[in-house]
Amino acid sequence: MTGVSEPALDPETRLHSDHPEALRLWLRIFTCARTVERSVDQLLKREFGSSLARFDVLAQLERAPEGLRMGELSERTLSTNGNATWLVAALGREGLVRRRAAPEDGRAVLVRLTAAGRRHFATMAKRHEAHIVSCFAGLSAGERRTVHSLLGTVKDHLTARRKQPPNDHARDDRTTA
Amino acid sequence: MTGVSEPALDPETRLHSDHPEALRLWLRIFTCARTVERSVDQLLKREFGSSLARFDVLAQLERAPEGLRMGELSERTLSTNGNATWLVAALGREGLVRRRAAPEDGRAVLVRLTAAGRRHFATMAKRHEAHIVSCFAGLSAGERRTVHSLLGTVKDHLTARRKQPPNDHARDDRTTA
DNA sequence: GGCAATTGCTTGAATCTTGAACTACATGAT
DNA sequence: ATCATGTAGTTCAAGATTCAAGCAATTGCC
Repeated sequence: MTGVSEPALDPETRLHSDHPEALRLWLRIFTCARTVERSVDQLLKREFGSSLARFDVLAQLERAPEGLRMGELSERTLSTNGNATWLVAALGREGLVRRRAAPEDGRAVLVRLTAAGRRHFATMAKRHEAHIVSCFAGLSAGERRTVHSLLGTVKDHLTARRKQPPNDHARDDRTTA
Repeated sequence: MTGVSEPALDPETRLHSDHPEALRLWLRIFTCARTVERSVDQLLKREFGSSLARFDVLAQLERAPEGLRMGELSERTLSTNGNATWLVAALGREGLVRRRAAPEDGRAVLVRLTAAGRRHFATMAKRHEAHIVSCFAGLSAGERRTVHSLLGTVKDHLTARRKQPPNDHARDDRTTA
């Protein structure tokens, strides 16, 4: 007997549908993100001989006029230390970025945009923005805010999770171990 | 007291915030996607000596018991032809996947999971699912459905866009050209 | 049939990314 | 002061990814 409740609220159904739902959501986020990423990357390559990774570094530096340490930079670009070194070296060779020792810590390095870097970024950013706008033109402004806000919750959850990785699925998934 | 209307609804603000809004949304999607991607990739590397890219290939093949052509495969994994060749070669060396000529087209190659591949995938998939569930545990089931559905719209828009790339920003951005 | 254009895939070079080992500086306890 | 420990970045090798060029089978057209 299932009673008067709606199918979706049936406890058994919930247990079964709860998990695949998260999977489906992830798959969709993944698809959208990768599609846009690739189109942006191709755009930046085609029109500026650059790339999404480079653009991302420049964007982070643009927002930090005082410069960023390498560690901060790699954290904000969500990449590794080694990769940040590599990218900054490349951008440095192209004159878009300058490195100097941090005043208060001999180990640290401060990276800043050069004037040329700022100019180059501004050009790319304009094109980039137009592209992004067209990618998300399928949603209304309100819908965009909704997704933005809900993914904000996800982001916070992920950030909290990283600080203290709660063993992933420790409590109710012993059958896997 | 500013009255009943919210600041965000002011017309001038709207005009200005319309574009940056898409940018902010993109930035957030990008952040969430990359964070989850990296954590999944590390998980699969750490526990199975595999990677997200390999997992993705196996997942697509699992869904296609008849096998997939290389082209189909690279399309579904959102990667390039060359990369698909590379990945399938690696998975083939590990015995998880088998290649054979397509019956009706001598140029095409059909890729399928081997029994070992299916087993290996099942193990990883279990772990993977638990991980994903925990990543998105910050949202309620309803919220997950909302995001899933809205991003469905985005996905459709992107798919339509690809078929006939509408020049991106042709109408109102001549100043850039 | 035969030949040009197309299609499906592979190859190779260049680029990018990662993870782990390493250097150099900083800090704190003794 | 000295040493153990920790922290900021770099380096290097291996892996992954892209793009363009190439090859072989197929299709369409005459």
